[in-house]
Amino acid sequence: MNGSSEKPIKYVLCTVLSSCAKTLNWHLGIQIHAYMIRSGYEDNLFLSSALVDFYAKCFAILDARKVFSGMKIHDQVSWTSLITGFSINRQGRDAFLLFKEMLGTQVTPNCFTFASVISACVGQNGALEHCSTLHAHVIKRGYDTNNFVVSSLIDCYANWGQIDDAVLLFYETSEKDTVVYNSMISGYSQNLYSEDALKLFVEMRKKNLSPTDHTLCTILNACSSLAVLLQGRQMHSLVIKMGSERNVFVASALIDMYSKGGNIDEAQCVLDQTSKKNNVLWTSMIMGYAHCGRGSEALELFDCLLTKQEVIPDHICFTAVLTACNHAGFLDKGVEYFNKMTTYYGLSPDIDQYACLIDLYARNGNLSKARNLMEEMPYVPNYVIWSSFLSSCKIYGDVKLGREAADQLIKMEPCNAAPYLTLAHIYAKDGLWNEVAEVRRLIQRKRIRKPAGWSWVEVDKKFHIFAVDDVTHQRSNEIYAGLEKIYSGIIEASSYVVEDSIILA
DNA sequence: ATAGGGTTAG
Repeated sequence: MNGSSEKPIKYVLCTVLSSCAKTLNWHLGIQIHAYMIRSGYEDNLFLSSALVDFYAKCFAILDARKVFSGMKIHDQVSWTSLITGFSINRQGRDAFLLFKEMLGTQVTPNCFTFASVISACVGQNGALEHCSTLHAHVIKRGYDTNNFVVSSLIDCYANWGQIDDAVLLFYETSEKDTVVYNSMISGYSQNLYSEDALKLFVEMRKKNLSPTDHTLCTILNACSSLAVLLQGRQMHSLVIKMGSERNVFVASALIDMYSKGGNIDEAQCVLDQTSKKNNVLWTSMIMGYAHCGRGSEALELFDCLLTKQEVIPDHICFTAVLTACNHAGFLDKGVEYFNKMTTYYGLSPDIDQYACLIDLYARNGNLSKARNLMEEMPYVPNYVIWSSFLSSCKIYGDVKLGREAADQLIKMEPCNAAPYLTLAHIYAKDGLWNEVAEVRRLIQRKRIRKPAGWSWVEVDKKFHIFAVDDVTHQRSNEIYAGLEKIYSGIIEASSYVVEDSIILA
């Protein structure tokens, strides 16, 4: 191409590299890199920055860093591209360290940089502190009017459960656009303030801000957690109006909304109408059947898909299948699928599938088999596994294994009162009142705060602890009425109030 | 010419 009048100019290469980054076109991107080397464009700041962005977006963060290191000078774009790269590659810590390194140079971070480094704080252990520090920097530099920066701050606060900070920031922002609304709605939804999410969506519509597919997803999720079919259906009609049915994220959220709202048939309709079905949609559907107690149908669907070779099951698909077995109590089938996973599909089960299998054995009363599996599997049992195991111990009244499970959980989260309470429950059921008293002393000695909504009640000089929420506060008579049942150690649920109660004598 | 947020199954 050298000497030819059609030789691509630097500008074109730059734009093409940017497109390669956006569409993850690895093959073309590396050809351009090779061409850059041949044509002596390696030192071009624009092209090198675009190259850093390309490698970072294609998850080749090491290559991105290599290009960056080879650059003689760096500007805001190249720094930001690499920081973003670490952020999207889930190396938030590296992103933050790089940002600190940048602060030591002559190149000052701009709005783009802040938006990136703040996003890197999401999901990174202990990064909430960074978020507040960065927020201070943002205010000092006057970037708090930039909606991208604001929305990344809202995301970060919401991600760390600091919903009040997110809300404060949201209402302080004067020119809120769709991006900022999306972040706040999603923040509410993540923190289970689903009603607030819906209210904000209404406000957004009143302001004539157009929802995006992302907004639809988030609102549908909120409808799922609230199990509100009416609002969910309204959203569905909006989805149709906007022509967003083809978006897999939206379709999957719709399936989830209908199945959690108790209308599995409509979920099936959504799936039927989807032109391009993928693993995610099928898995959502299987999970939907699993959750509404139609385990057999979940398995039928799965088997049918396998026969038609419509789906190559992945780990999450097997989680759905095993969940179906779990909810329906199909122990043998569950074991069969679990084994098939390795033998037929060459997938080595990860901890989630082991968790399903362990739970399956335990719920069926085979506690020792479940316990052995926890020993044999190539993972260290996590909190979820121990706590589901503990609840099976509670159901079957196994004091020895229950104590072990509770000990493990207490070791993992010393301040969480739940395992103490369940353990006391198991002791009480077995009439081991000395042990019950021991647990109570432990809770007091360690000054563990009982969970919000739990209350001590003293009756006949014995202490009882109850799950009390706003509703049950007004129903204390019913609680007292339930006490008699509890005294006998048979904790039968006449209402969930009694179900969640234990005696601490 | 190059860089910025968020979404799917448990």
